[in-house]
Amino acid sequence: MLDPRCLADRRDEIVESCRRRGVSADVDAAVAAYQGVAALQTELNELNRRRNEHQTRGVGKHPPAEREEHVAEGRRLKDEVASAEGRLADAQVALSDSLADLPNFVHPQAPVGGEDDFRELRRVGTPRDFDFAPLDHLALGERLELFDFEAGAKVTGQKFYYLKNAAVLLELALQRLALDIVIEEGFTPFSTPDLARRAVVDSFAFSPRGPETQIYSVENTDLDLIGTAEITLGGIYADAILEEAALPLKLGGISHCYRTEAGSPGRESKGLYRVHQFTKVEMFAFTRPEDSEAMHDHLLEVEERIFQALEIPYRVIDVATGDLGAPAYRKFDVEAWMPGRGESGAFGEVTSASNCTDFQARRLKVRLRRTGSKRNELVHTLNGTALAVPRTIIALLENHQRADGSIALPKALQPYLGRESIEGP
RNA sequence: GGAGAGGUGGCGGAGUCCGGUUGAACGUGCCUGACUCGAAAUCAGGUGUACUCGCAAGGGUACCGUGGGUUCGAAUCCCACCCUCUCCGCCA
Repeated sequence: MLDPRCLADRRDEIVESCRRRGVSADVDAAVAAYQGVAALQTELNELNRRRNEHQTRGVGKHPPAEREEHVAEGRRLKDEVASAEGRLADAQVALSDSLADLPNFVHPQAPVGGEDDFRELRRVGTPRDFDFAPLDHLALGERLELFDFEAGAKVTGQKFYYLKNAAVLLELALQRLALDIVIEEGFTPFSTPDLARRAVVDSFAFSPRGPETQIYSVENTDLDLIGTAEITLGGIYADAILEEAALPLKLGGISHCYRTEAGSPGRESKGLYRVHQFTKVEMFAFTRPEDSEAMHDHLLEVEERIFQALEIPYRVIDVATGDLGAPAYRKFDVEAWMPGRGESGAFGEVTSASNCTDFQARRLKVRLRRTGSKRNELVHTLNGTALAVPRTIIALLENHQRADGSIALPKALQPYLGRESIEGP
């Protein structure tokens, strides 16, 4: 969330960032709500001060008559305090509702517009020129008996799947490859829980565009299945005060991700492209405010390094303001070339790196203690996908397929699989 | 899952039975100053977080696992929940 104290000062800036995002939010209502809270807080403080004053004189060593007087006054103030507390609580709810509608600021260089208005930063690798008609991952998977969507649907539901045969090993190999690179880049590896307390999930899942929940909840518990290890990694340091020397803090997490993905699978999201459960290696970083942009670039570099190792052509885009999540100040996506996507191949999102500045940190209460400074400040948080298994499998199969339907494995992956290609079951 | 014990400031650890001037004894760590050529030891002072008022200096309020309740007043009493430890059971 935004700093309620900066609302009035930065009002025009906030209005502008909402405009660029295409979000309608009542900034002035938030300003007013904050002022209401501050006024009530002051009022309550004063009442408490008076109450405390009477209390210290209503104690044993004072003469009984005087004592009675102060106790009586305290009794009277009790109602006033209760009333002020009630009004303050209401005002705080109003403020927090108002704040929930306000997304983060946007980076001045982020392209303004909707989903299609991204800026392409670069292309790496060249899509192959096939001398045969390339298949999509579903057809390849069928030939090689890699997936079972029917069993997934039967046992669990639509958009669930089984991996089979070489795909099982491939899933492990991809995770390990990504993990090894992430560790080499200085991230501390974690294997995280796949569930988290609702309260923790809520401190990440800010959706200013309505309660379109993406999250599965577990009945009769206060647990949700996580949509990303961002939650379980970032949550580790909730409420923490980090020493300046401890930053940047780089975490790498491996977890399953669960997303309800309401709506039926269309042509753009067939097969493994959009599924309810998948395995992902995630990166998360806490930095000093002045370091977050460099860290953002770093996360992107690691993501690119992984796709280069996999010899998959991709492009990097600077996501348009209208397509940023509420917490993101700026977001870079890596889109891999998928020969089986669309009519004759298309780019498909495989990773995403976001700089959330202090937006998440404020709710998570992750602060930074500067050496020598007495005032703590908020850290910046960033997250990036190292590797999401299903979409990577799509790109891998489709790009490295051979005329006979087998798959040539990139060199970097071969040691993890102990073979040079996937020939069949 | 069952039985028991417990969650207090950076750490250790009082206080909780018998509610009151306790943001919290004591110890330790840390910072500053004095002494010293320097260090140790010693002495003096300082040392949590958040909110709020204030240009500032500074003032005020809240916080003893979390959330409710009783009371003029709660770290202390009551209820619920979370977590940790020990023992038993169960399980990969």
